[in-house]
Amino acid sequence: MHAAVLRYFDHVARHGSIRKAADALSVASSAVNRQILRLEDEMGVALFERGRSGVRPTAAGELLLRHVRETQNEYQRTRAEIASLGGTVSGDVRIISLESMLVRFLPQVVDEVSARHPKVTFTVLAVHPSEIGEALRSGDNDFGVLFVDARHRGVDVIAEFPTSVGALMRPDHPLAGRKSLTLTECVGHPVVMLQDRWLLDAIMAMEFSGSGARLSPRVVSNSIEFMRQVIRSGLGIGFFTPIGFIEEIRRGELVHVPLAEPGLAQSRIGILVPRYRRLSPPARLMINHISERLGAFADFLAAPPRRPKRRNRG
Amino acid sequence: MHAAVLRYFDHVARHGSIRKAADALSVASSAVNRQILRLEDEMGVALFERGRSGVRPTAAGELLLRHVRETQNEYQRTRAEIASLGGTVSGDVRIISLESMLVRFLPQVVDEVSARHPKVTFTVLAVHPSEIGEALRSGDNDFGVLFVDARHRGVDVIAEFPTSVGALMRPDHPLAGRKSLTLTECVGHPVVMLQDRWLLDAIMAMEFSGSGARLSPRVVSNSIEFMRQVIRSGLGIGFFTPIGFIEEIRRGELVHVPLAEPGLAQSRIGILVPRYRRLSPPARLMINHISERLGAFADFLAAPPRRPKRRNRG
DNA sequence: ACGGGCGATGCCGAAATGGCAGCACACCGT
DNA sequence: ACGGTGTGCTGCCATTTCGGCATCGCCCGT
Repeated sequence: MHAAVLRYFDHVARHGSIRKAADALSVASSAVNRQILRLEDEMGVALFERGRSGVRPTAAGELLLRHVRETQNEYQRTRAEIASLGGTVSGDVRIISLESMLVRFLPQVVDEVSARHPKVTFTVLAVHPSEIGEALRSGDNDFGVLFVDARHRGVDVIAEFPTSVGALMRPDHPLAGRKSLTLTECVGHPVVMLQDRWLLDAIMAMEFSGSGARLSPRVVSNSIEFMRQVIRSGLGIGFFTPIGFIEEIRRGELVHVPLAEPGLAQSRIGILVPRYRRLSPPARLMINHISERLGAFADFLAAPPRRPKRRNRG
Repeated sequence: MHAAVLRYFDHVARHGSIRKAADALSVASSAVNRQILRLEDEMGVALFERGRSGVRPTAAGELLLRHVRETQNEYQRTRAEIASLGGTVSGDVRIISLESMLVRFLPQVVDEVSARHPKVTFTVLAVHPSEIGEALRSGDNDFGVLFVDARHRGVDVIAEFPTSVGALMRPDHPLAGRKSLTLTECVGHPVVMLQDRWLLDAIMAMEFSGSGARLSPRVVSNSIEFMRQVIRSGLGIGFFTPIGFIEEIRRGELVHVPLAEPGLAQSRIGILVPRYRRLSPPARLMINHISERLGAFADFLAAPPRRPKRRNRG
């Protein structure tokens, strides 16, 4: 329905190069080039600055780009809305997520929703914390399952669940018997750390500003799965929300000791949506389901059992 | 930039007929028809119900229609934004207004803004009160200069000015010497009325519910200009804001006696914008100017002088 | 100096678009 | 009963637009 030039323009801006964009679009670069030139002629201003290594949007280009992307997003949402008129929800849901949610919790939710609504497709991306704001505000994603942080602007929290960041370790670790820990108490014990530490940076700076002591990470990685194996093999303590390690904790393979620092003990995971954005039917569906499942985990999120318990299953 | 089918689709929905739309678009009806058919094929659902006297959007058509119109509006706004990058503001401002503002106040403001910003064009429409909500929310208009009314939903008031609805009459009218009036006191005197009475209906129902007395309009019209002449010739009392009769009141040709009814004495004129709508540069410009000029009239709006005064002009 | 990247352009075939005339159907007034 | 008029729809054809290929001129790194 929408003119091809919208897609062309978007791709050119993304790739910073007409030829790259044409390649990604599987059309001749000359075709893309001419569409851009025609568009600039129509607008009466240059939309790109031609550099030696490609193109870069001008101020006018940025403005038009925002309109083009908003149009494409709204079109997808409208298509999903129309397709869902028949009763069966369909369309794509785009979610950005904490990696810890992504490796254990979300796959299950996606599986359940997917089974009941086979025409819904899912795009679930782990995002670097520094990109959360942009990822949400760009409109490319429907919502995020993230730590609630007052620093986020232009974002609405439509559901939130308390959780606690804690020290994750083997049951035979010296600190495994504690009911809570401060970061200072972890000094001296080897720790493993995510490369993007998110909350920890600020807290650690505060905690150790006087003593000069520091946690010395023995292992640093950006992969939660790698950390999981490292912690299970006893290489050190990791700092995580329990949500990504539900099974290990339940089976008693790992122990989660909440941190006493207020900013960490009272962490909240929330569903965040760009403000003023209309949600597509599949996005609403998915949000409902996630809220429901997170609600069922509420006790576990806030204070996971220290010893595995048998639970009745329905 | 945008595909022609957007305009076709919009026109067909507006005219309720493919041939009428094609006529308005100055293209062959077959072309429009094929575009609509192709669009329905692309969407996979019927967008119009074919009746014997034309077409009517289906539920899916309504959804797509909203997207199409929003896209067109946003495109215009974006173009205005880009055109204004060069320093000179340009683009179209679409304003809906009380008729009383439209006949005296707004022409002057438009004249001033137009003189300073020759590339700005203006669309100023008087709207029937019953259509205000729809006219604002449709996104077809940038803002409204209207009575502030809590009944409006999805509308933000970004500036407001107190005014008072009052009885407008010749200086030689028996009631012209009063400092304020109730509607009941007007019973027995001939009155003239706008056909769309807006605020008056509710107030009158309340005022006269006990007594059974009624104002008997001698003249009813939907034209303020007609009312102006009728009142000046002494045919009766009219009920208006002073804003449309500034000159007559200043020259002493008419007298404005505020009504004592709280709902009318405390009326407010405001600049109303659809919530969450981004304003185009010319719209922002126009709003600033209107606010400034209305602010200068603030004393006059709330309590116009009973006798003409000489004022210093800058 | 040269090769490889970039955007822009001329040429040509393919695809899309629009105009014209005509079809089938339903309504309305005579 | 019957044209007249309105509707949406459909072949047929001219025109316009679009895309692919090859090429040019440019700049940069090697």
